[in-house]
Amino acid sequence: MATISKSEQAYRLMRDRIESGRYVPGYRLVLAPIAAELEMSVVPVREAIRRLEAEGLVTFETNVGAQVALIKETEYQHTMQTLALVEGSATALASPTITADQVERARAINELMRESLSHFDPQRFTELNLEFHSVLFETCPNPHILDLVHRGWNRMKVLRNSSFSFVPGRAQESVDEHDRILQLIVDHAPTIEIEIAARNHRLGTLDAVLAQSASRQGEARAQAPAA
Amino acid sequence: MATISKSEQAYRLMRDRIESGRYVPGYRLVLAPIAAELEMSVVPVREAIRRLEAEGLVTFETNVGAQVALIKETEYQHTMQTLALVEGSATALASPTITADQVERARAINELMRESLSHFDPQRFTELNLEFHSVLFETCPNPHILDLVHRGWNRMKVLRNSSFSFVPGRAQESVDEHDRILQLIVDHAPTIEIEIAARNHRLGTLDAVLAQSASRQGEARAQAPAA
DNA sequence: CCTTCACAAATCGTATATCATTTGAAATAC
DNA sequence: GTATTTCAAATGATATACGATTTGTGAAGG
Repeated sequence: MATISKSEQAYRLMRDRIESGRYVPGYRLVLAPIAAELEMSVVPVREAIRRLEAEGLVTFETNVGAQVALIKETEYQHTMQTLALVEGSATALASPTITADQVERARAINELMRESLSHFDPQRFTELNLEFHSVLFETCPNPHILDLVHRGWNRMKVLRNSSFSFVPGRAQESVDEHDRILQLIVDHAPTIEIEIAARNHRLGTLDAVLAQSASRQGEARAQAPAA
Repeated sequence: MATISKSEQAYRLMRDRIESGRYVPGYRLVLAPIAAELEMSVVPVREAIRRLEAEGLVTFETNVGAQVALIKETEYQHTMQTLALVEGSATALASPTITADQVERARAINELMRESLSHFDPQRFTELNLEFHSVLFETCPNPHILDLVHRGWNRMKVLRNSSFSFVPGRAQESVDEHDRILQLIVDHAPTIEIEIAARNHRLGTLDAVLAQSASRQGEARAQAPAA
């Protein structure tokens, strides 16, 4: 009887709301109302908040409380940079284990992405993008690095809601780069080459976003780089 | 009046004991006795345990409890690999900001390490090693990556107690490699070169430990790679 | 009008108490 | 003798209660 503990329920609820943007950065997580809404005492809620804190989704101050982590202008950049690092490594470490089957799946996903370029849906494109890369990094034999990749992607979910604006021109490039990365894997290129290609792929997206953000400078100066 | 919360006290106590090896891997962290020892209720202890869980120091099972995380044979390898990745990147990202002063400090520390090679004290050598690298990566402008480096070093503290055996021959090499990394920084070499040098430096230590471990195979087969 | 102090409301921090679950051991059946 | 069931002890999970800290507000003083 796989009962979900209350602390777990509270954790999921708050995490979902943060990731969906319903709890915006700066929103104060007050124990009592949340506990009341979930019909539980404050104790499990408190525990859940500490978990969110450990993951960096919320900040916490003794005797004051928790709030959804604020996003500094540089947050998007740092997160993407970190994701580029760990995802590049994960992709490279996984590459020797990638089977023809997996390559085929990745190709299929990338074709869907290519097709979707005409009737463009950023949301859907991003989903497929994660799927594509997941095929390439999920078999990474180092669980620590793999975990860091997952955390990075989760953090991106939050940032996208508050700061990420899609750069249309980048999508086409992105799909093409996917093909190149796949080719390197098929060719059993040196792992360092695969790592750098996967890394630069993501850094390329970062650069595109930063460039777009720079060109928009002055217009509605929000706290996020590409608001 | 900077009061330390009880939850924080409990956290520090348990973390210190895990890192010092007093709580060995597999040790069960039972709430009541720990709370009694610290003269507090179980609530703060519980919270502290969840923090340790989030950091990977303890594992947790609902309705069963927590125990100090078990160390699989591959744990040392994966942790070092991850540390090589993030420390290499942090060192490279920090390198443009390194001043002549910092280079001088690093050189001084490395000289102490070189001197200590004669009357060899592994404990002291490891401390100096952290100091040396800290000078090189602490100014990394990406706080996420820097945080990962700190976590990696902390994790190493635990692993060293249970699994790390010093490889004497490696120390000399290590000190020499430090000089080479410093030279690359002084020369303003391409950051990718610095990154790879710093990464390979750590991977070199990993290889040395694994090699020693392999040569000892069969002798007291412990759960750790270099027990 | 500004500053400072005192007080009250909001909220967090922790203790105590109770309920729920797991686990192992004893008893029973086969 | 082994397998199954039952039950009790250990322990975790959560609720409730209360004390502690912070923070805002308004009054008093300058």
